[in-house]
Amino acid sequence: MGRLRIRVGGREIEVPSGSTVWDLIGEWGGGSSQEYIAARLNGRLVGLAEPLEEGELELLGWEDEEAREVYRHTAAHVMAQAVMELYPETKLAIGPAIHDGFYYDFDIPVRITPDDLPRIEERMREIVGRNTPLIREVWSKEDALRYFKDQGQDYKVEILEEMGEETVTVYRQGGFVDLCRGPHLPSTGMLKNFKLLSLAGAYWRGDEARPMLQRIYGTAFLERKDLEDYLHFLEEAERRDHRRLGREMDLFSFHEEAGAGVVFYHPRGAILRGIIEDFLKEEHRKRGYQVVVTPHLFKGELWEISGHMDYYQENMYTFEKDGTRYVVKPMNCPGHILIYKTKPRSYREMPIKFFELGTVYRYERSGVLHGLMRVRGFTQDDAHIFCREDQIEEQVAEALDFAFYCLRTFGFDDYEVYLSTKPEKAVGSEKLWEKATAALQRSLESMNIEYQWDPGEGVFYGPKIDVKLRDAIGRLWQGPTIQADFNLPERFDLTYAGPDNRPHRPVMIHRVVLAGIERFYGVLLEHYGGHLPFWLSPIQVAIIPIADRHLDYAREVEKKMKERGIRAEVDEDRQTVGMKIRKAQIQKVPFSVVVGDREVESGTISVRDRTGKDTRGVTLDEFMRRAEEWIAQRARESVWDC
RNA sequence: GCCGGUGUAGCUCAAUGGCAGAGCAACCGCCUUGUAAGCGGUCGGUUGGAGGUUCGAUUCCUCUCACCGGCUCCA
Repeated sequence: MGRLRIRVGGREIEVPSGSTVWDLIGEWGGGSSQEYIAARLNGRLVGLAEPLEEGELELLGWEDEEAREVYRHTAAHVMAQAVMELYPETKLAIGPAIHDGFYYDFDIPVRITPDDLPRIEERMREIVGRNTPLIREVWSKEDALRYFKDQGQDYKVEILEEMGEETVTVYRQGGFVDLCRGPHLPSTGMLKNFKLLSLAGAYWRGDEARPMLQRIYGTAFLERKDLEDYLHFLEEAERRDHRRLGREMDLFSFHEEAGAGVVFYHPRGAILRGIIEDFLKEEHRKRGYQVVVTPHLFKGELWEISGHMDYYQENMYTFEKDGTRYVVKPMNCPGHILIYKTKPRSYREMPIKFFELGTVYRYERSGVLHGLMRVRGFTQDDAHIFCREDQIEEQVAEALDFAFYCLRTFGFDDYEVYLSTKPEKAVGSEKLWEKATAALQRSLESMNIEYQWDPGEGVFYGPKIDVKLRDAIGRLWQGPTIQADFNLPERFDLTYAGPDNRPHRPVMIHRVVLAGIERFYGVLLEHYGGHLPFWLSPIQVAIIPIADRHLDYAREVEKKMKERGIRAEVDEDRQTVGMKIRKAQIQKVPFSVVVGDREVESGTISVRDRTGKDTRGVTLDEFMRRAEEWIAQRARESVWDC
């Protein structure tokens, strides 16, 4: 038997040929086999039980994303085996690892309920206890087809039929055999900490014309603590749920009588919304945008010209009156185009930037609605920049820069950027699309922004840049989008006079920053878990008199604060101080200001911030001075730290 | 829209075919209070809506509306 030379961890090791990765770990002694999940052998991801070949080996532990996927993929297989054992009639679809867990789609003749999950989990533990090896086997496609047909595994057969390869790999663990590219953990016993989380329906291949399968979601971790942390994260996300905060903080509501997907902002909720809107208008004006207002209802004709009737109809609310078709606007662009067209435009005035807090209505299928995050009626901070072709790059870059400024102001520092290309249903020639896409790409590159391609995800009239923002607990949300559009200007025959005094075609840049105000509002609430920065808090100060005799003083403090633009409110309830503090705390009011005999006498206030820190004898002027500072600076933190 | 689940007082939840309940909130009163729940009392419901089965339905069935978790889609 020959020997293989393997470079690993900066050393070169010789092992007998036929050795597996596992064998090498024992020989190498550079760490215990417990730490490793998978390996990369000459760049290829392999399982630990796979045979070595000469070359470069990298051992992968939990910190490696692909290794985590291997681990969770094995968890999916173990779950599939458990389900097969419990429900032998089950047909298996697919079961991949996902971002922080795994799922498997099953066609089970009986209906699974959440009560069944513990039983399945129990069986999984049993399978783990058996410590069955997962054995990789290479089969000919024919053999595989015969086997899975024989087993009645229709979905596997369908997958096989679509595969081009002559040979396929299957993984065998005891009596359970699954078509799978792998790799996997060497044995079920290596799977340690897992939990089944939820149950959902999912179409086979995501196609609603195909059968609905039962999907089970779960997660798995190497370390118990990581699993616990993850479960805590889920609880944390639930605590931050904007729907719950909206109710507790008395910000907004939904009403069955009014219909799904439309939001009612309560007085306090409207204050926050107003602050966001004022901020946007002010910042847009600063940057040369002109604020416009357009109606909610246009005749169908306009949407014929824009192409919406052909490409966006399923999302539009339309109706007929006196024989005329009307559309409740799903987008603001046609309105801004009409304003553009009201007079001859010159190259000298380019770019022309119209901004509108435009409320639009889009039909969304009932099942997708979700609190403020996905609604049917929402307001966009929408702008259309009409410019010359040579200005696109600079205008897109400027818009991006503006967008990042706004996001940072609201407390978001982490982003992911995507460039989306032409979708299947689209207006305009290939050439225009290429031109527009290239312009967006140049802007990103000129700003040194890292981005990823998102093929086919553009809007019907143009490619787009999407910015996704990461919140305080690491989740990504849709944020700004910028679209370059050569198509609508053509459809509406937009022109401007060039230096040659001849008509030229402008380009339109569609762009939103916070995008849907409703969604952003929800994201903002979840990002801060309701503990909004001072400048955004609907009520900034709860003034709490200790006894009735302090009411006059409390009202005086309130009046002075209000005069300085601080949103303060006296809590006049005949309740204990503890109770009133508790109320303010639940409503996430940044400061509770307590006034009693001591304060009345010395003309001071007692200040309690949201962390619970209590400072007595603060002068009103000092407090207001700092409050004004937090507002002016749009500070993220406001703790009383002296 | 589809799959699964849920819908009982303002909120959180009991009651599973036999008189619809509790805590908190609200209201009234007492207490005049020092940093996350003071005490007592009162009010509150066509059990989301419509229809059906039944002597009798919150409970079982059908339809419908809304919500929750997904699929799909999207700002």
